[in-house]
Amino acid sequence: MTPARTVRHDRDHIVGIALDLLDRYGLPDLTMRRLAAELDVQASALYWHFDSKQDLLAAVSDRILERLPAPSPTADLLTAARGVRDALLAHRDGAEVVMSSAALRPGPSRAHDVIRAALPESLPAADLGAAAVLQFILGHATLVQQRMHGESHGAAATSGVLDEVGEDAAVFEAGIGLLSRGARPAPAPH
Amino acid sequence: MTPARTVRHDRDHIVGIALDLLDRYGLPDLTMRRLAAELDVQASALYWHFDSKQDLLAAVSDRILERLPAPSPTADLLTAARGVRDALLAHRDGAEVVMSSAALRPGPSRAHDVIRAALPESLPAADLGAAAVLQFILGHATLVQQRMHGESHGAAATSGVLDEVGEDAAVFEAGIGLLSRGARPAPAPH
DNA sequence: ACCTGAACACCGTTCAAGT
DNA sequence: ACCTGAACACCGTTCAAGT
Repeated sequence: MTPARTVRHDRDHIVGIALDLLDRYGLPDLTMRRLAAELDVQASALYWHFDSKQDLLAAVSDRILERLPAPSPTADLLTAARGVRDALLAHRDGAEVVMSSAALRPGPSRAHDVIRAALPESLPAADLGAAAVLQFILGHATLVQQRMHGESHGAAATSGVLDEVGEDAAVFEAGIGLLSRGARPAPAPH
Repeated sequence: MTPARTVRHDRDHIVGIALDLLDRYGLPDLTMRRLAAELDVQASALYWHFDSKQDLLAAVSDRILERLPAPSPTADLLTAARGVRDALLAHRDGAEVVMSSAALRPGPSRAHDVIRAALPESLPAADLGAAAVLQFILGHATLVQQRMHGESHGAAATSGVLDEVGEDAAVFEAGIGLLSRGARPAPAPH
């Protein structure tokens, strides 16, 4: 039986609270000082666990991406792409967090593999294609969440009668539709 | 002959200096206080010209997008897409600035029209398709510039021998390649 | 090993007051 | 019309010191 040493916080725990704060207040209000206050600790204490705020956000990004579906060669591209998008949209400002940390990470990520596995084997340079699909999803999700941000404090609703979320979904499906049509093997010339 | 009243600064002038600062120091260091110092003015003076930093950045975003090519129905998608991408990459952190301001702007933007005009007329729901292509370009350019940011202060170069810029360009061409193949009219069934 | 306290060098924004 | 000066309520980060 391990002695009940009061280890107050570890990285995993802090990342969880950070994700909570993110969902409740959004990225601009996820500050080291607020996070520390939520943990009943001084802001400087966080720097024992993380090198910097960037380091913390990278860990939050990894946590967000844990929701990713498993790579499956039987899934079609639309299904795989929705899985990645939904992981990003599951947390407030999730896309922006992942995007800003994705830069530091090098090459083949988990998300890349999910997309790549859903691309037809016949596709040449599938790695480039998968990277492109991923960039579309990240761009899309970031814009969607940025618009939410804007709506929440100020700006008028969009002109039309179309509800926002329906329009966003339609653009997403259109994009993945084009990409997967473009990735389809050319029909054998008669 | 108008009297030589010393109007020190107008919006256009300030936006120009802001863009200069952006190119020299990057978005995180484009602060109201630094911008004011560059103009030999107190930070509070900027709030006579702009409602907020967001307002200023929206104006900077518009200026960045002035480099956009004109919409042309004769241009192919790759050419049009490159034009948009190059406008974003022409200024440091340009994609991020445009992206964060794109949320507030409503529907049909200049960039949207450029892409839309390059899509085949036969394509159904071309507006959705154009929005999707735009989201790909924004996601791509943002990631490219974020990686530059990362490289400039710290992180190791990528694993391979491939130079970065070549790899980025290849992903871009692959993405636009898939999208334009997907947008091509289906061959008439024999 | 984990955290406090205090400090450093900053932020965006508001507002009365000046010219 | 355009700007100053001072203030308010914050930031991320460092570092000696505590336990």
